[in-house]
Amino acid sequence: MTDQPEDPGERISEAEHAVMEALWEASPLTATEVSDRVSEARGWSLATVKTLLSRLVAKRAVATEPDGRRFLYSPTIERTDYVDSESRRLVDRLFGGRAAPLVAHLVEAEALNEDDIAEIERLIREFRK
Amino acid sequence: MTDQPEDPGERISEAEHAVMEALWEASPLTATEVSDRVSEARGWSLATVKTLLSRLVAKRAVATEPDGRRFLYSPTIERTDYVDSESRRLVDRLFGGRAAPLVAHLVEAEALNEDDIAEIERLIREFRK
DNA sequence: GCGTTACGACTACACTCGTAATCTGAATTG
DNA sequence: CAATTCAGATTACGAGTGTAGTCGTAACGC
Repeated sequence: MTDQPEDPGERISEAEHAVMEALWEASPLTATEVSDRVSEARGWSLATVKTLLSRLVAKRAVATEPDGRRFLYSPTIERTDYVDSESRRLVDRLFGGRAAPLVAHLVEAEALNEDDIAEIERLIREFRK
Repeated sequence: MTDQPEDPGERISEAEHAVMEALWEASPLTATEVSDRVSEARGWSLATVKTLLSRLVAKRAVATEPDGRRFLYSPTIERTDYVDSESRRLVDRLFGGRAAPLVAHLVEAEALNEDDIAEIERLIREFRK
């Protein structure tokens, strides 16, 4: 079959990820709108954001839809999937692929407070159901 | 005070990290020993490992100690600290700095199986004590 | 209609990374 | 002592990244 849909695409860099976050928060957006939303925090020029958008389009992580003389940009991948793959990478790299040691580490590093732990217990109970 | 000790140093790249793992497992090691331990899995030449070692020394993540005509290499940072900072980076970037959502994500993505969850509960109980 | 904008496309450029090869000097071997 | 060898230092080099600037063209304001 003539492919055309899907396409995992290469990895998304950190700067590109910031752009993705803007698009996951709201889309479609124009380049200027994306810029308005990310330049603020990152101190980027519009040109920089445009470059990042093109690279994301090249990586097929973002799709464009023409809107008159300009483009509307939308993510083609779900944030959940991205988060999942990034989390997995970390777990693979640092914890031998096992997620439990990561949680153990977070507990030991006191990255989790009482509320977090209570929340986790709740999630586990929920999951068990 | 004339500094000179410590120095967090720049970020460690992924290839460099593989070298760090070898040194965390055993140190001090010579360049050849490190190479023997990592080249296997990565398919790197000794030259590559030497380059990575120099870069790690430049970043002050690894220290050298002369041993005759050669050097013995040892990590200057603890694996725990590295794991901690990498985990934090992920949590900051993807979960707004809160670790609980990461665990929630792992549970939902079914990255955790029953054993993992049991283990986490054990850790939590342990932590509570 | 014509100058001014607004946009995407193309170009730029220094720096990091992955992956080595080569150079240089010292040590070891005959 | 000369030849070989081994180790670190230096150099290489293409791909990817961060961070823009410039070009060309189509639309919009007057």
